[in-house]
Amino acid sequence: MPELPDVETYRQFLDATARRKQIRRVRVADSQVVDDTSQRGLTNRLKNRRINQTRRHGKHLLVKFGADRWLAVHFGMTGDLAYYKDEDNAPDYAQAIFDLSNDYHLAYISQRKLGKIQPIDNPDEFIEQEDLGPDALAGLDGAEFVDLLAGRQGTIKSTLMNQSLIAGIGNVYSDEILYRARVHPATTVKSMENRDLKKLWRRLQSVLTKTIEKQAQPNQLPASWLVRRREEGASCGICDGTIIKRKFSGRGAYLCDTHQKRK
DNA sequence: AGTACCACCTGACGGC
DNA sequence: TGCCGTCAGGTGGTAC
Repeated sequence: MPELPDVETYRQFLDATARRKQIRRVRVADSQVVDDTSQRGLTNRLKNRRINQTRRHGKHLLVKFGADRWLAVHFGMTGDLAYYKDEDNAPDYAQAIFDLSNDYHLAYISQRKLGKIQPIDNPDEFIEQEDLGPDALAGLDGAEFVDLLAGRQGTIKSTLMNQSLIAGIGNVYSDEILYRARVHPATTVKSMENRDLKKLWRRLQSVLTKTIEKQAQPNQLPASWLVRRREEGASCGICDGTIIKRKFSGRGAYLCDTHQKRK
């Protein structure tokens, strides 16, 4: 799940629930999801500090505790957050639990343990160290996007998913953007005209923005969207074509066999 | 610079 | 019912 719109939704959820609350202690169920420190290290670092601020860059959630302590949270393929009071309501796969001063708990969920939490000193330095490109939604404008892609070698789908180029787009939303822009995923970037890239940019913005508006719930998005019909053999929501599945750079891609022709 | 493939984990699903 | 292969919305390493 967790691509940019999902992580933005988690950020808003965290702001609406645990923000301003004080940390009492942190419990870590599986140390594998915590980098560079331990349960005790996290508790020492965060105890009695308030969750003061949240940021998002691409698929990373950055959380500020007290005046200057930050955690970088990444969700991998199966991450989520939960906020609850009663231990009976603790979610499955809660790998780290932040006990709060109001007797509630904020859980970091990671079923497949492919995500991680790590303490960082400074968000901007972290983004730099991780070699993340500008945030796909807030980090650049259309002209900068066109410049960024100019001269690129690869295919458009893998380019959109390249986090060091632009941060936040994953497999599902790259498919959605290309489907709505009528571009075949294996189209080479260099074969695209500037106006094609500008159009793609507008689609990219509208897909991400509308998905966030619906709190990244696919069933709330228009029925014509690919995310509502990611299934081989489904009817296309845009033309009279059929949805097919292909593999590009190792990832399963869904596309319409009719309005996304390879050029 | 790009791409393909594997690994990291766990669970769901289809076929037999 | 149970076993097995395959696949899943992310990322990092390695080899080409």
